[in-house]
Amino acid sequence: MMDKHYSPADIETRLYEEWEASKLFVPRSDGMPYCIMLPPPNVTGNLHMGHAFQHTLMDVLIRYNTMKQKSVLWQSGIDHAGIATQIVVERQLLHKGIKRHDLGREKFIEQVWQWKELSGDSITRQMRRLGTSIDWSDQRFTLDDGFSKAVLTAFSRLHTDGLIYRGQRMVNWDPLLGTAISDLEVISAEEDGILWYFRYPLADNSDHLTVATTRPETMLGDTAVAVHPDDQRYRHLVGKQVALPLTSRTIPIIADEQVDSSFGTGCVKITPAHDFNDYKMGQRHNLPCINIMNADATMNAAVPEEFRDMDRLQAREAVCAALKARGLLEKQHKHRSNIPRGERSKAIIEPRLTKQWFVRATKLAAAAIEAVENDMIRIVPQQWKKVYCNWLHNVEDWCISRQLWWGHQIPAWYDPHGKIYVGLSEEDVRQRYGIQTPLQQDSDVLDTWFSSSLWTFATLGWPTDTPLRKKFHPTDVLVTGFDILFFWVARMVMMSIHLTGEIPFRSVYVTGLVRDEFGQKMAKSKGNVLDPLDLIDGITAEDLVNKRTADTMQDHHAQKITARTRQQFPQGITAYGTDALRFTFCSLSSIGRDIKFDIGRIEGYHHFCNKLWNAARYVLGTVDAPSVSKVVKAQVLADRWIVSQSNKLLGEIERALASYRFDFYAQSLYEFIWHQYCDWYLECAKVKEGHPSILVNTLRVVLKLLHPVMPFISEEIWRRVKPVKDSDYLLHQPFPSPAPECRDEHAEKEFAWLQKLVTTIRELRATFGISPRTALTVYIRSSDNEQLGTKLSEHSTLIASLATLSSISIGEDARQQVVATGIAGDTEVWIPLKDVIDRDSESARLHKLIHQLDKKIANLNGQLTNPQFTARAPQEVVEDIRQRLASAQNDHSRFISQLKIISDL
RNA sequence: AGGCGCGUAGCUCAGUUGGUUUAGAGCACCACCUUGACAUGGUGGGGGGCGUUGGUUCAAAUCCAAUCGCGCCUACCA
Repeated sequence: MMDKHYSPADIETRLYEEWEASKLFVPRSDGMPYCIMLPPPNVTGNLHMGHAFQHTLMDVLIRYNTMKQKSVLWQSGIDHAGIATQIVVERQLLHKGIKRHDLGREKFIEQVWQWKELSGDSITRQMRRLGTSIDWSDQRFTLDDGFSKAVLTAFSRLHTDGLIYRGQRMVNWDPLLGTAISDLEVISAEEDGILWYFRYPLADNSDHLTVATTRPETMLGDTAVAVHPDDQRYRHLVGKQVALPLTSRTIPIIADEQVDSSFGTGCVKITPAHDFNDYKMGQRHNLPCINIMNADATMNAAVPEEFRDMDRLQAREAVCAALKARGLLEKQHKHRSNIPRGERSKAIIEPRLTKQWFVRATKLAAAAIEAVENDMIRIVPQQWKKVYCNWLHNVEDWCISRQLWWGHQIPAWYDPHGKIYVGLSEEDVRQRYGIQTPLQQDSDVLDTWFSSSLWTFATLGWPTDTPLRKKFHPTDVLVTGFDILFFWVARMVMMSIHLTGEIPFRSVYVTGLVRDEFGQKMAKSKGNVLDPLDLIDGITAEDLVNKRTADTMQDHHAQKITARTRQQFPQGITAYGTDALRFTFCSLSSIGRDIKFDIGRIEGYHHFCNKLWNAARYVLGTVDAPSVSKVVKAQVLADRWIVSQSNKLLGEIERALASYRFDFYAQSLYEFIWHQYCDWYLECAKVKEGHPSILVNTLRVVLKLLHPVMPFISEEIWRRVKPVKDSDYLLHQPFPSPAPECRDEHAEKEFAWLQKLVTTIRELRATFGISPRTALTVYIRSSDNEQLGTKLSEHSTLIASLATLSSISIGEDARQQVVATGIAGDTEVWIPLKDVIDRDSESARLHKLIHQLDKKIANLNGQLTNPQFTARAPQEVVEDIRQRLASAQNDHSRFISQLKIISDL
């Protein structure tokens, strides 16, 4: 016997453990290949709403295709996340008072591995709670031997092909982490600052220029002052020299188009070693680069002694003070400008001239653009196609070296003369180039995204030509967020095409971001994070508040978060269960929009689970389901109708999933289960208007259709209603396909008539305030009473039951009585109401209906009297409007005559 | 500055190539109903004319233009 209420906690963990133990997720060997590569979560990561959302969609596709009897591989794995991981472990060591450099590289890396073994797969445990059908016995890690081999091979091959080079270039430098980062890892945002105006005297002391700057400390590295060539104010000064204050240097005044005369004074100080634009300008004008900072952004020996070793911000104050003391500070005012910060460290990024390794993305981009432009790779939704192509058109070379320890060490070796050799290993290099001299390996590691860009094929054994790769590459679809379209997707396409000659995937489904109820990004710092596991298991208000304020140091901030959380979740969060969460994600996943996560939705779908549960409970209370093996051919109307409807549903679902419309998929199921199967079919079945085998079978079909999105509840019910001989696992069941011959338009039409009739009677009952328990006598008629009589004789029992009637019959005479009247399609309905009727309210009601019809008739008439319309619109549209007009006019006259009867009383 | 996206019921969103409803769903709301699948329920109901203004068309929430508001991305003014 099933419980009265569905309780997800009782079944989810138990079922998942069973699935995993039975190796249910190991790919079957036969069938068409279907493959999705899981975007590898960060090894430091915790499961957040974004994962839960994307993993749900992927799992729907995976389970669906598994049931379609394909040979399905969902390759999972974990990303070593260089910077993030190193930060975590460094912080832990720091708690013990140990610094990374005290340990040394080798020991430190050992520590990281230890940490990885301990806590690195906490996210995979969380993923299991989502019901993901991943084969956990076969995972990849980007630092594993096999994968590493792929990384080294890729590097080496790209180098040979001239697509990787080492060069002195201006890069984004994170002074806190002491490493270069790529331009994508820099986040610029407006911050309050100050704009200072400094006087630079001319070398001959005849005059001075005033420059404006937000970064005074860099003036120590200035090598020019630039003005716009057309700027009349300064034209005469171009070519002269300026005595750079605080230093003994003189620097030229140059003219360059880049200068914006309208900003500040129109004079720009140029510091080629510390600014991207200045660097370019320096190259154009052959200016020297003077590096004034150390790697940690303290001032180096190139600056006057008084400023040395100062941090840049300290130096800023000191420089300002020194200039002020010399009377060279003209003025200063508040100024907002964009400050670049490191994505991970949040430190202000310094442009820095260093030697780094680069991928010539500019060269690789063309093929990657083409693949998407000609739809070899289909991006869904299409709007992202433009974004993708646009970025690649303007792509810059990609800085891939990082001054870190955790990651793939760059396979490049230097001989004592500094000559570079690239290979797979030192032995490989020695052999390949015949080297005897000592070799020193490059100490840098590769950007984590470099290894990630090989994900689709490196996981399948590349560079070895494995059967696995032959079978599953190119993969079928990549599901990922737009936020890593450039970081990852574009780079994967470039790498895959160049290295394997194949596209990495046939489609990309780009998801939006899961946001909070105000559309804000969820962030720990904002205290608005929802944990998917809390939605599944529930959480008390107290615990939620504690969780959200745990990382907050400031009191007022914590109070704000607390207040907000208590207001939104006064009772905490109910345990909605995984299935409800997954269903919510699907139904919210409409194309290309961010998701404002609405707690009301998941609550609704939790109720939906309960509805389904209870429907099954009813079925099991009526039929010995497991013994039902043969399904009879539908005879009675309700059966024919539900069979036809469920067939329609199959078509809708196939279309929805083929076009990645997970919202349509979810909505179709919801509508069918609740509003067709439960609301109507079960009610018919209660009065024996449905055959038990169809009752059971329809439920079975629904469970199969539901399984990809709601794996737990579907399976739990399945075990109770399945034919005895069938597998316990829905994943082993074939996914039902539409069978056009099961459509029964006649039954659909007739059932629609019946529904309309029942609804009309209920409507009248409600309007006149008649108790739902009072059985009514009802009369009906239509223009074809003979046909009506046939229908009535077949369905009167059913109608009487659905509408609570004591009798229903065809009766012309009833018109003259005091009645409530309604129209159901071509059928008029009267309910005699001797004592109940309120003349005024009935008359008012009829007036309202008539008024509505007036409007409708006027509207339709307007169209038909327009000769343009009848001439140019398709005939079927015109004909349709004609019929609608006729029917409206018919209804109209019926109501008018009814109104007359009422008012004559 | 450039690009993209979005503005449809109180809220969250559908509306597929313009034409079968008076523009739909869920949640919320109102009324009635504790009838043996489900009150996590049932029945019925109210509520918007699709940001604004023009245009194309026989016909526009749907196509075009302008405009307002919001969001995001890219590049930036030192």
